[in-house]
Amino acid sequence: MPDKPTTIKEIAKILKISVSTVSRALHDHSSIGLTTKMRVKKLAAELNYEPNQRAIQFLHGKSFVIGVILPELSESFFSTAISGIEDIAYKRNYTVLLAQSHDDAEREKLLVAKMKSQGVDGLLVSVAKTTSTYEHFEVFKKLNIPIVFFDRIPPIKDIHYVSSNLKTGTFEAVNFLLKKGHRTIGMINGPGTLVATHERKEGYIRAMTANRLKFDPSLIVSCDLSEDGTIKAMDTLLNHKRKPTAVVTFNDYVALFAMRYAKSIALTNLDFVSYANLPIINYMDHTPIASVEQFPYKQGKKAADILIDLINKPKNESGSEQAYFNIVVESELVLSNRK
Amino acid sequence: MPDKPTTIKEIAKILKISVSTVSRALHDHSSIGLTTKMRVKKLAAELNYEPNQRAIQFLHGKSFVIGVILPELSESFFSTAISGIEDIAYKRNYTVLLAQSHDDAEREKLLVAKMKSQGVDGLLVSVAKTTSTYEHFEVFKKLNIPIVFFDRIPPIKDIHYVSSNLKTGTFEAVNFLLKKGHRTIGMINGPGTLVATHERKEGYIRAMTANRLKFDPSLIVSCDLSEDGTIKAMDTLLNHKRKPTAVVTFNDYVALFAMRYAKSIALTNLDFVSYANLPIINYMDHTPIASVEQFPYKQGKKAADILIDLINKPKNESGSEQAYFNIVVESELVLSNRK
DNA sequence: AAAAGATGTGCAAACGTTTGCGCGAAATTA
DNA sequence: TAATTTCGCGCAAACGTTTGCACATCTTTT
Repeated sequence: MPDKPTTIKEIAKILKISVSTVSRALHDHSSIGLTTKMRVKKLAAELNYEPNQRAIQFLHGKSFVIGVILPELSESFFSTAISGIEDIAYKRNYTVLLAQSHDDAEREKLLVAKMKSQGVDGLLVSVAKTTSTYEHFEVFKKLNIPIVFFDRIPPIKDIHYVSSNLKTGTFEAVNFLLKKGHRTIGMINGPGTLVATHERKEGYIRAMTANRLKFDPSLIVSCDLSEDGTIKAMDTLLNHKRKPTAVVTFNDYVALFAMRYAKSIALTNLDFVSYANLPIINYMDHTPIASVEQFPYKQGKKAADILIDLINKPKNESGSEQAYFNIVVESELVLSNRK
Repeated sequence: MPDKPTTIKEIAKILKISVSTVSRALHDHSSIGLTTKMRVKKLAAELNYEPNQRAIQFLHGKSFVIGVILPELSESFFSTAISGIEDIAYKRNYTVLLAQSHDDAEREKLLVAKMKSQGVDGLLVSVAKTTSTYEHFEVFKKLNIPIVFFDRIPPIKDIHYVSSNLKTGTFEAVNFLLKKGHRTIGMINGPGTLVATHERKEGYIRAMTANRLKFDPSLIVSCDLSEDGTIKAMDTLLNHKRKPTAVVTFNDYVALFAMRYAKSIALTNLDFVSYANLPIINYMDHTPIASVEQFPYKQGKKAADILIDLINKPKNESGSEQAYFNIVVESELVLSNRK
């Protein structure tokens, strides 16, 4: 018995009144008599009437759905972020249409098109690594559908975005190590192609200069983030004429590799600081003594909030130039909570 | 200039033909002349015409959207699963409407209602821990919208579900330890309220009896999964008159706590087997020598596939009883890949 | 030359809801 | 009592698309 859902029409027919009256009654419109309202509402409740959202969305071209395109849902950073996004969406009565690009530019393009045809009210995107052209996002602009970029920001003008700044966290991290008495601090950095690599480096330099110390570029070695690469980087650092007493690693994986390696060669007096991307690191035997936290949950919330604000913003306030949100969520040093 | 999207009407007007002709031309309907088709398609392309999905969905009451309600998006198991779900949805041209219940029965109820009003074609649910009534799912049944339950299955009849069976994996795990020469195997199990706890126990017992060994219930201790609880459980096991030489732990966190504790009391000759829920465990210093894998990605894919099959199934084949999919994805023992 | 078929196109209804406008009846005012 | 206002409700259009049906023109068959 595939019960077709009750419609406003049926209510009207049963009560022998017009559909418009029913509609207005259900919306407590002032021009409908009290008795009529009661009758309509009572019957609607009995028949389990629920407005057909598809019809409503179609009517005013609004869906209360935001699209979210992320590179990898299984990556901890993104899955934490989507949790924040969904929480805000839920709170503000929106729903989340989710898709992952798997860092494939082609798939991303298709997804953007799909999101558009699904009629999302706004789009939240963390762009794929392989994405190098950005016209597929332009379409949204033309249709006046807001996009907020998130974490991975395309290098184009006039966009809204939320991202984290690793400079401050790295600054704090190096500063923390200096305060702790370290004078020679190594850094295992990532490939030069990543923005994140440069931000780390800058934070490092700033901390040194802020403490009136000379910056030695050879104490920063880049690394392909593999285990072997990490070991090579560690060797470079350990053979440095000024052997570091502390190391800042690009991420938790690199930290793990490095710590394991240090242990394997019976090196114990080395402090590590890393970047928090693994929820588990605090549970482990050897943990970095501190972590630079990027707050993906918070970032996700922020991005979703901005997007929904944009959706509900009065259209094109005449005269005033479009203002772009460029929110930077500062990263922060968090000390390890292990005793 | 908020370019309103091109509609079929405008094309018709410009070409001075009727909307129906345009529609048919775009669909390559056989009754439309070749020249007309060409003209229509050419203009449509020029105007970047794209059919308004909302209108189409409204017309046929189909949305090509599946709803997914999970307890926690940031939990590794679920975020891996959603990745699989999305991959299948993408492949089969569906989109995923995502929400998390945070294990709150009330929020789950609201989400189910929201999914319904959003007009999803099907629903995929892993029920919240606190959910104890199940009427909110009945509505979908009445409307003939399929639901597939996933991992956390409600205790009701006549439902489709995909879940994993930990019996087989646990059997393999214990069997593996026995083959390795262990004769006294402890198990740190979870609270008795969880199905998963019983499945683990059963797998354990089966392995013992399959090897014609006596099962000693006191070698299975339950635990609240906290660090303190784990340590207590470990103490119980280590003080057992038959001190275990290997331990199966309820999950990776418990494994970590237990291994850390063992190490802290200088206990080294203990083998651990755990259940894979943390992607990182293989990178660590001390890892379990093997893990029972539940394949959340695969489970997600399977569940999505079944759901979409159900959506596209010819309605109510008359006479034949409704068949329910009860898919059990067997768990498997995976040896640690660390040398 | 008339009937039949094929071909190309348009009309209009349908999907469920909202909303501006108008109209009759009752209630108020002058 | 007549003029005006208020109240309660219905009509119909609109959103964009698909589709059954009918109609006209042209081509073929008898």
